[in-house]
Amino acid sequence: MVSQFTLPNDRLLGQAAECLRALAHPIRLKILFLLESNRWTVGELADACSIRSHVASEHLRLMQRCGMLSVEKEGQKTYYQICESQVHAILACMREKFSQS
Amino acid sequence: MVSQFTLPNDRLLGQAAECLRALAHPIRLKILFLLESNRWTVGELADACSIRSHVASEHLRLMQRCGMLSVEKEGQKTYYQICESQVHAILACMREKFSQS
DNA sequence: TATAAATATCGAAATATAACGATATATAAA
DNA sequence: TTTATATATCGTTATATTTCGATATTTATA
Repeated sequence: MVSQFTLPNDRLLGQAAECLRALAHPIRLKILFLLESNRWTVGELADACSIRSHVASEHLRLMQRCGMLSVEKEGQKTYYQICESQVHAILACMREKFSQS
Repeated sequence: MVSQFTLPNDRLLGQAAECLRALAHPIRLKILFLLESNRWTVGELADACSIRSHVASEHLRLMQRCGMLSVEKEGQKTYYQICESQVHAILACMREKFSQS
């Protein structure tokens, strides 16, 4: 059994930081909160966030590259959804931290 | 009771993103993993991370401003420690995500 | 009081990230 | 096959973050 307090090595620290950077943006966070319960298309997310769809597409691609989102293409539409339990956990954390403020 | 899936407003999304940015850096993550079990001084953290102490000091100040670290001054030494349960939760999340890779 | 040690702050330079318009691709419908 | 719709990509510009050396501040010790 590995101690609870083992220090991750530098490579893992870099990867972890990259994942957190992918979350650390107001629009990307909003997208993730929208995806919390359902898959959405790029255009639906863009509308909900009041941004143009190519901007949404770039944010989604960034998060997908980190492995937190998966894609399903259906005709012209592309559906994105959260595919990592840790993302849900972090969203719950943020909700908890900011629920009283 | 508020739905699990209420969308945080833009101000809260901005604050949440700011907090996550404060975590999203390899050195700051390393500092937090070191602080996971104990308080450390600026100099101890700088040594452990192989950075100069004024750089450590800036990273610590950034995290303190977000409310995740608290400070105790004792003589010349300044001890930092984690003062938010959500930080521990996110560190646990990162450990879980990267424990198999 | 002079000097050293620990930490903090500042402004400038280097680097990374975000946003934007233009354009490309892929699918569907006329 | 032309046109429209949805999404993705590219290169540039704008903005934010990080790092660095220099310097300031605070506390302890000679």
